[in-house]
Amino acid sequence: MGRPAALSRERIVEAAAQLVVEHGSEALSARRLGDALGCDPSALYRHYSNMDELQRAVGDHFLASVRVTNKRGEAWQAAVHRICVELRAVQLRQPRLAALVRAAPTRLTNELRITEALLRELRRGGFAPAAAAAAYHSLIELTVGAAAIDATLAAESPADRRRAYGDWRRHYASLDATKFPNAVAVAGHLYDGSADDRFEFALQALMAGLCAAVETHATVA
Amino acid sequence: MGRPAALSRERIVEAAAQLVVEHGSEALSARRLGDALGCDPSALYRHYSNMDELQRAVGDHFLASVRVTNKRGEAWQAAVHRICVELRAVQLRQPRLAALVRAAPTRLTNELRITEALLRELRRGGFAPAAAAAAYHSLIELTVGAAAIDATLAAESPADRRRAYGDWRRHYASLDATKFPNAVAVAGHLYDGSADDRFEFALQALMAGLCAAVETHATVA
DNA sequence: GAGGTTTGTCAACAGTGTTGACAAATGACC
DNA sequence: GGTCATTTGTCAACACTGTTGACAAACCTC
Repeated sequence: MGRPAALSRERIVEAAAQLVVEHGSEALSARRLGDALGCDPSALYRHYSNMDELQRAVGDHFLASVRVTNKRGEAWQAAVHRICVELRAVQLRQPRLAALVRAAPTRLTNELRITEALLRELRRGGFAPAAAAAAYHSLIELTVGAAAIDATLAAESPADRRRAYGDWRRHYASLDATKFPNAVAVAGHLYDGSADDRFEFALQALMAGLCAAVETHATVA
Repeated sequence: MGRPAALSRERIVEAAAQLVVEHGSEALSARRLGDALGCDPSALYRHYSNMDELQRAVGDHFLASVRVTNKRGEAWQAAVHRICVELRAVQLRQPRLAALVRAAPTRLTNELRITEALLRELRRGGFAPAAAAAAYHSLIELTVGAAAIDATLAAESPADRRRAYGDWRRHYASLDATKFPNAVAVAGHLYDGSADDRFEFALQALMAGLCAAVETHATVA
């Protein structure tokens, strides 16, 4: 009953995702999305109660590209590592939408898929429920958080990125060595290599710490 | 020479900080800040090239409350832990400004103080320059990232926060157990306790992993 | 065909950052 | 003291943003 719907949540979220892919996430506004769909901006409010909800749906839409099924024979650590790396990669691609996904768990389908997969691998690795939950939160904080930090520069070209890192390194090196001796001494290694490398290093360190915690706990208890 | 300046970067940033403390960071707009300072909004652009730059200055202003000098006899791990905890606490208090500080190193005075202090403690802990830089990046990614995740809820009252965590926990518990067996099984432990606890757990795990890495490297090399 | 319901359209409101032309107020120079 | 250049704040405007309430079109049910 009622006037037939030209729009739908699916059509809207797909058009929004395409708009974001083509023109960046800052181009996602009610008016531009209305133009893309050939409808009035206010029509969107018939399907989403506000732009925030719409954007969270778009964010979850992008999470679909994270592969959560573990390959045959893949060690649980490798699976966790891979999921975190892919999750971060997705968020780097759409930083503004990632901000919404990160603000609160959307509890939409793709996010649930990832949560389930991470918990599955952790429990496969011998984590008890409480330990698995704690480890999950730690991994998410590092992964989503690192993405938040690296997102701004990730949007720029590799050349620009390297230049920015170089600028920062040189800036630290040029500081007053009497006031900032350690920053000056270490400057050559700050922002060295890629953000991906830095994240994977941190992820490995965190995983090692998490495993150590669960092992000592297991032997004690 | 020229017309005497009624405004200055200091006056502006202080008024902005006060405005943020009293009415939240979303209240920081050119017009409201102009009202608070008794000047036209556009006058701000004589001192900051745009609102982004102004907001980054305000963000750095808040970083001043992080104490970076280590107490007498404080172990380096304890100092690192404390600095990270305080840094996160500051960012939780002003989430929108934290987003700007995190987007790129502001390289303003307070941020430099924190960077210097963290590197100092790490090197005191036996980290070689390259290892100290890597550890520094890991710690920042976790700390600033965790703040980004927890910021939204941190703004609400403790009661609302607990209620939100409870809602999420119950939502995970109510999922289809055939599709999400692990999420359902672990649901009771998800978002359990405070965000502070979860961060400190992750921080300790990361620190343990970082120490282990530097120790094995030290014994090998 | 009449009524009810859903869905899209239109105009408007209250905000936002930002810019360019203008005026006020100074120090420097003659 | 008068002129001039420079700095600094004011004003009006532009192009946006999300969002809402009144209205109309299009369908289903009776």
